[in-house]
Amino acid sequence: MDKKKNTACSKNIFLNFMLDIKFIRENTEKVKASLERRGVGFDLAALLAADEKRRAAITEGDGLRARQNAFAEEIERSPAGERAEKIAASRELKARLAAVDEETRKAEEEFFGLMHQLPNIPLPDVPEGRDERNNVVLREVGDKPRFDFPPRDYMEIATRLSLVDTERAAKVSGSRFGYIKSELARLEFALAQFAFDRLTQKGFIPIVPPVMVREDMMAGMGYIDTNDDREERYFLEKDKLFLVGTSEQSVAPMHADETFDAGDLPRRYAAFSTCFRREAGSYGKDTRGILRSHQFDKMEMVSFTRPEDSQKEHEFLLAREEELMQALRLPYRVVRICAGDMARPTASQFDIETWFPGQNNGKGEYRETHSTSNTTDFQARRLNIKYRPTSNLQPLTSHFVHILNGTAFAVGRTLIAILENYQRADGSVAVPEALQPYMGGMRVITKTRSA
RNA sequence: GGAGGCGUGCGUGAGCGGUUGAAACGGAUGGUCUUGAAAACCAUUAUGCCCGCAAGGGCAUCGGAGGUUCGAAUCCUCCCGCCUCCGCCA
Repeated sequence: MDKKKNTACSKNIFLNFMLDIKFIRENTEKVKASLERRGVGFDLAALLAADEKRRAAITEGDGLRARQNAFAEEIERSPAGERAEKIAASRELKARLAAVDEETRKAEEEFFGLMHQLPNIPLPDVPEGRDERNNVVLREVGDKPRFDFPPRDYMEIATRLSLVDTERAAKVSGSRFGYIKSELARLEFALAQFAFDRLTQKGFIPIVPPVMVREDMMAGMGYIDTNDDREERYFLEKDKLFLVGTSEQSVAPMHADETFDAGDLPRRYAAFSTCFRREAGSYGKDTRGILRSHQFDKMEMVSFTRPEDSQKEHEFLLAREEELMQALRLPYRVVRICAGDMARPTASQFDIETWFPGQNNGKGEYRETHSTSNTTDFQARRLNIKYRPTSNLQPLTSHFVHILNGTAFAVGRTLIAILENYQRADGSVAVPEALQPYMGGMRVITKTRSA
């Protein structure tokens, strides 16, 4: 296993940013354009001014420190009689240094504050647009099922087959929880096994990660930069731990403060974990059933790559998502997310929306089930994750890796999709062929027992 | 929850308050030698920031933050993390 240094509080986290300030200085126009593409109001001029103030203060402070150091050296070499004078001069210098350092601290505070608000730069091929209305449907894949009966909503199916119980979950845990039962519980693990099998074949390392993450890690990654971010997370006050909203939050920081050998890249993980979301601010939405719960399980892919490989890797992750969906014969469409609709760390994003024939009063609709993002070096900078080129000829300077993530299966929603797409007239549900081996050969879920 | 111990570079591991960015050994990389390899020998082996067209110069960093001092890896305070034993527990 990789050695992990005990540097969770490493100052690197606070010195690295989503974007490189040098890049911003040298490519101000580009950054400006990217902010416009995202529709983010941000005062670049203020940032550059703060940067200049900060650098001036650093330069001055470093100069004073240099003299201070020179004094110390001189004093050591001076005969005792000549020391007093120099010590006095050095003391004076120290007072000035304190003032300059305070100036630096203030300047950096302002500078850092602004830096942390900067989002990642959208890649060039990301479509323009402010919000989800400008997302682009790239393709629709798979045949939507045709029913010679009115398709039912998954809760109707699940209730009839005793597969989901939200009433008792409400009694025990409150709203937005559910018991997944009987064959549906088995189907969850079939799905997980199936995904592990397929992804392992493609070089992913299966992993079950911690679902609680330290505050400093979460902060370091920029997952709790804003109040909204914090609102969405569960936080255990007593232990200062966050529950992950997605396993990427605990898988990506696994390699914080580490340097990969280039030969180790790409490094791919398939992580199965429970995810926790407060769903603050979604009170009216999807209140029924388990489409949107506080707790669900998810198989997530996370990749670390060299910068030049990340776009290829992004397509690779999308291909895995589609492959899995096609294997289950679930109809879906691929959506390219526009610049204004992406999360702050994201430079490029595809979603998969799956066809749910029972939704929308039986007319069916697409709902988001997958999302894959290329965060380029945005998170890697904050997490201080680098790689070292293996070439002997090149100097061994290291660079930031690129980090990507993608949903293999959001288990809950995939189960729902199966219930709705595989439902039959008699109320039973067929088991997707690809999952049958993981269900002991079971082909149909019928009501076997009530609970 | 109780009791101890520990945190130095890629690793192991030295470090008296003053050429210690940091010994030594190991590892890695390059080279010499060799038909090839091994061995041996030589060399290289941090990161970030600031100034500079560059050459180069400077500053910082020995878990973190403060403090003492002309000067701190070395002294003081607080914090964090890790480990071991006991208790509890799937």
